[in-house]
Amino acid sequence: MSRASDRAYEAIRSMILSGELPAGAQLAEEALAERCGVSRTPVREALRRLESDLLVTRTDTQRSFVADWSIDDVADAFELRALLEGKAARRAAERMTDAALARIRDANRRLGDAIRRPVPDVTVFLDANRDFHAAILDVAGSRRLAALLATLIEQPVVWRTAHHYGREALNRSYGEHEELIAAFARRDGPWAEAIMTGHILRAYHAYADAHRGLAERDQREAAE
Amino acid sequence: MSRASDRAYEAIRSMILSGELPAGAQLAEEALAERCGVSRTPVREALRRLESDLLVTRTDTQRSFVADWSIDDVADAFELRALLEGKAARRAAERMTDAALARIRDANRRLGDAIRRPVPDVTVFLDANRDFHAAILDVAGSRRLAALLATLIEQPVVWRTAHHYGREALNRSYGEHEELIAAFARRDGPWAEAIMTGHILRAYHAYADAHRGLAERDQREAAE
DNA sequence: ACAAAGAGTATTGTATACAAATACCGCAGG
DNA sequence: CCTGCGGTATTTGTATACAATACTCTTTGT
Repeated sequence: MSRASDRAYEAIRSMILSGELPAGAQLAEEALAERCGVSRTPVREALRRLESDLLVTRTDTQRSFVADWSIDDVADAFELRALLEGKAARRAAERMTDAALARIRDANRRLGDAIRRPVPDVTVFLDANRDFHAAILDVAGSRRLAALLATLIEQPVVWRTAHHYGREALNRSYGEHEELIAAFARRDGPWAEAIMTGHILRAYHAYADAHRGLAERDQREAAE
Repeated sequence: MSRASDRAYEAIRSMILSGELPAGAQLAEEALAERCGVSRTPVREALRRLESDLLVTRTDTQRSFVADWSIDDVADAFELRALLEGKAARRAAERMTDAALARIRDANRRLGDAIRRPVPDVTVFLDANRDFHAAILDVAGSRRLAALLATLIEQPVVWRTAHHYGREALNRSYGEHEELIAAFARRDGPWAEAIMTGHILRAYHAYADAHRGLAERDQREAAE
């Protein structure tokens, strides 16, 4: 990660995910280059990568802007993610090894530890959650499937609302992961697929609820 | 398409699809720049795009090579394409408009004309086929789904074997398209999905058969 | 007042030079 | 014959200059 273009990619990406660069903001190469402490060349490369991640859009005249993820876009992304992660879970169950299963169990153990603390540690939760899903994707053994899902997993809005999930939603995630592990242990592809699909779609509704809640709060605050 | 990086992209891509640059060949930026008549900067950009298309792979030390699509890779791509195009067909059926249906019908009419000639015109066939699927993707109305499928449709090996499909395979494609049109006309999502999934998977086996045939011929020729 | 035109500014595209990293090749030693 | 080690040649990464393009705001004509 020491190459300048990687630094630029990470820097710009985190500025977008954190909301420091709000949706619709123009991304001028020169300005970004200065903020990242590199020249325009690596910034250009980073912008192209972010564009293929759909975090950045370009006008027909090649100007770049922070992509605007409407609630419909998010729903769309979740729908596709449910489809593809379901497929990944099925393939993973059919190809599961004991070593991979251990890795998946370990990720969910860490996830469980994070949410059982007096105050749930959302950062650790997100981290363990990512590992859990990454391990499954590895076992699924399809470079292409992994590449497709990569563009769907990191969503700016989702990232920012994750911290507002209730404890119940976190617990349910843990439980569904445990059920997935059971399906993997039995090498039951269809079962794993069904649970994973439901898991993603439930996560979508958890997000939509949290998002609605935040929007209402914003409105109340704006009214004062 | 007049920008140098677009020219480079098209040029390199067609060199790969045509087999002029065989699988495994190294893609040195300097050499490509000379062949395309542009400088290294647009070539670099083109290579990154081709990499995200999975037509080019990079080693851990950043050298680029023409991707080597094994038969398993192709099977993998078709499997995902069947899943995603099935989804697209379902969405398209649910959102179908009369104008879009007319466009889809027109594409298949052109496709039918191409294969009914004394000698089937494979170029026109492929063109009309692309339009047919593109029209469906448009109606499906998901930018993300379109972006995901874009990386799966153009496959070097498939392109090269398309000319060896038998007339029967071409006719069957036409027939399946007609059945899809019937499903669209009735706005029947599940029906459209089922036909599309089957259509893609059958196309895969048509490819696999043609490919096997070519491989055997190559072996015979090598033995002489 | 409004639209079109145009100058000036901002932004992106391309070429090129140089720096850094990596691969290749030959040679010495086991 | 294989293995490890330098040194050289290739190849990629980055910065920068300049060209081309798009945007903005003012001016001018109707």
